[in-house]
Amino acid sequence: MESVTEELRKEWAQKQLELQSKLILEDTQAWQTKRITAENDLGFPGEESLQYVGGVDISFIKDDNVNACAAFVVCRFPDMKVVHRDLSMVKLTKPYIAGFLAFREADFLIEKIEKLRRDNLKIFPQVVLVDGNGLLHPREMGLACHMGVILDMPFIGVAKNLLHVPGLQRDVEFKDKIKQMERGGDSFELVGQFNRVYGLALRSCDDAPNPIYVSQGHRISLETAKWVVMKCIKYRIPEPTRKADHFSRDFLREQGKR
DNA sequence: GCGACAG
DNA sequence: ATCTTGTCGC
Repeated sequence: MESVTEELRKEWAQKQLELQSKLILEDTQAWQTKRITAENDLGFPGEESLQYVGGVDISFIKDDNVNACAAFVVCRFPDMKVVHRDLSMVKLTKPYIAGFLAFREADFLIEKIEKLRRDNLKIFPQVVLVDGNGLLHPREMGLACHMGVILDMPFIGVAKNLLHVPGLQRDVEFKDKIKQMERGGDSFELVGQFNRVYGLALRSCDDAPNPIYVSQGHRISLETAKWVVMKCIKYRIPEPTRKADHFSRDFLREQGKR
């Protein structure tokens, strides 16, 4: 007898393979290739510069694996002021299986982003940060890639913990490299099987010794991804996802949950 | 066979 | 993801 989760793994892995053919791992937008921002390009039209960065996250209630709060926020770049927030309760019916986070969470978040694309293009983000991985994934199709491909726009994955990937072992030298990072902005490449660069371990700020793990989602180079993440850092976690996390937690508490 | 494994 | 208070330091 085959277990239910084993069935899902096969089906979902197939879907990931399908989406992977559409994955773009380079800069495709003007603001990326020219590093144009609202600060330095005042002569360019709005859509040519980086002005808004999105962040998504989902928070849960204790003792409840189904009811959760999905959050999507947009921060103005580079001051990180929140200009848009979309919070709502959702029911997560799919199980969490490491390596398949997207199938549990992506749909709810995609829906919110599409809604803003219809309602208010003026503040639609040029790139979205995700709580989780992009390329740094056993099949190179983490949540950030998954959402990026479906929406066909730039995405970046930012994880707080390292996901197990073939060829990437956390041995002494790995831990040593982490210890050697001293300043905010210090980083090293995560090289896995076949010398594949999956992403970066990044010490995001001076105070936080624990790194975050940055990887390409879609339509962005690793270098630009790091640049965007660092520009969004006030604390360990970049502001867009950090704010999404805060708002969704507050929402749950105000709903009498938690 | 056992352990590791984003949120 | 979530369970959880105080506490040390700037």
